[in-house]
Amino acid sequence: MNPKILLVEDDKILGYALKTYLEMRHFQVNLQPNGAEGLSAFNSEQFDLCLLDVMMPIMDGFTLAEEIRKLNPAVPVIFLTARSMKIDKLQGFQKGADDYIVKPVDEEELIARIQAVLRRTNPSPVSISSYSIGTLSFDWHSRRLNDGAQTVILTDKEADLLRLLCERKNQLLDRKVVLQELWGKVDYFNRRSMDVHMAKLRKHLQLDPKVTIINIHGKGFILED
Amino acid sequence: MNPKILLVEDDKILGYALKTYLEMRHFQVNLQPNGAEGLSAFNSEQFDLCLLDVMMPIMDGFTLAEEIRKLNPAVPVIFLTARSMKIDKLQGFQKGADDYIVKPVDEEELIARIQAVLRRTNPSPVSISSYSIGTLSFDWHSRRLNDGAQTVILTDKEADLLRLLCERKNQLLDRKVVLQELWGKVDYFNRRSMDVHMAKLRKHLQLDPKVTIINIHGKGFILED
DNA sequence: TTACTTCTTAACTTCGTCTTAACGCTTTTA
DNA sequence: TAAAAGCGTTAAGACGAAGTTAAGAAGTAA
Repeated sequence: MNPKILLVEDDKILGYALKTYLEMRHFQVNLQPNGAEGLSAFNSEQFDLCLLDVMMPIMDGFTLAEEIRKLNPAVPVIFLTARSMKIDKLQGFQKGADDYIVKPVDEEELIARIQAVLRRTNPSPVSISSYSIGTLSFDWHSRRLNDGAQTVILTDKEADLLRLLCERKNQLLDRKVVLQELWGKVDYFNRRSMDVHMAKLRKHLQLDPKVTIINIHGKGFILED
Repeated sequence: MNPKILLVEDDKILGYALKTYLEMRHFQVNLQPNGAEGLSAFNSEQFDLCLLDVMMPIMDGFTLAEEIRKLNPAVPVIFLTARSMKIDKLQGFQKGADDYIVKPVDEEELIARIQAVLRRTNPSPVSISSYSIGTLSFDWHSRRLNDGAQTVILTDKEADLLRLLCERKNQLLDRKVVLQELWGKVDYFNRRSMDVHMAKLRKHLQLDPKVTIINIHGKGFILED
């Protein structure tokens, strides 16, 4: 499904132009003429991204962004600002903007920025499936763990587990997160099952002696390389 | 702990100026003069963010960014580009830039963009879990206390205790507050238990000789650095 | 069917953490 | 100054968490 964008822009001509352009580039766009209506639109639908003009009547972009953050801090926000607007620009970032675009809008740049923000926020479904761990490389799709010399083919669960670890390499991966993601439920048996898989993964990862999965007692695991 | 930035810039004057400015703003900066050395620096340390000049001898910024992504796709990249460079700019985004800055660099804007990118990539806006104590860094979430050289993994209670101390660094932390927060009850045994944990913490904190936990008789403790 | 793979369950072992106890030193109080 | 209370420290034990191996169970392919 194409990403859904909430566009709030009071300038009708620019607003319509942007909407048309974004739709041409396969985004779904909901255009609203001011902050108040933008907010109520945000209330009634799910969006993947908000594109907000800063200078607007009724409710300005920054205030709207604050309201949006209160409702759902996960949805990224990009501001549209006038070229001169330097101080406001900074305030905008302070209030949790993910990016901003200076008017007049360069359409290609806009697309690029939107895609960059979406890539970061939605670890996309097509997504990265190749990871490097020390000297090893791991491809989640083909479930191969590669040494340079030899290749080990992991099982489904092992691969899923390793992917989670890779996504938080050198950071704590919480046990509960794993159980919720891969088993859907946190109970004693799933926990034990996970430990078994972890043991198998450790064995596979011995291909590179520097790679280890360390345990944080009572919390989770860290994949270190 | 302050964010660690890998800065790769071949212009020595600009590079040094940026490094100085960023350090003034409490970032840790590793400055490298070209792509090759930038890559090897990236290999040997963990960074929170990379700031790469696009036009460089030996290895240009885009190529470097690609190599960096291969090693760790989670680390955000910001490019430094010349004003005119439009097509390259877009290529940069395609190759996974998180943002770019047009030269000549506006320092405040640079800081704002860095902070924006870091806020997005570092997942915990809710509760701060990273503290610095003297030369040490402590991450409550993963319970790691870091020296630069070595890392000690604390236990749950130790980590909780250290967090409380950090939150009131160089101020009195009342015994009763600790007991109420971490044990839920103030009695003789909990008090003794806390003292045991305190002793262990002191031992860990010997990593930096300047850091001490001093006792205020009958009142509580002060973490000094 | 048999052979094979993968995941779960079980059982046993090892390890880590927290509490409790003990002892000695320091500070406060009577 | 003596007694009491507060604190630093080490060690031992209990308990739960995690590592490990192997035996079922369930599914898949030949």
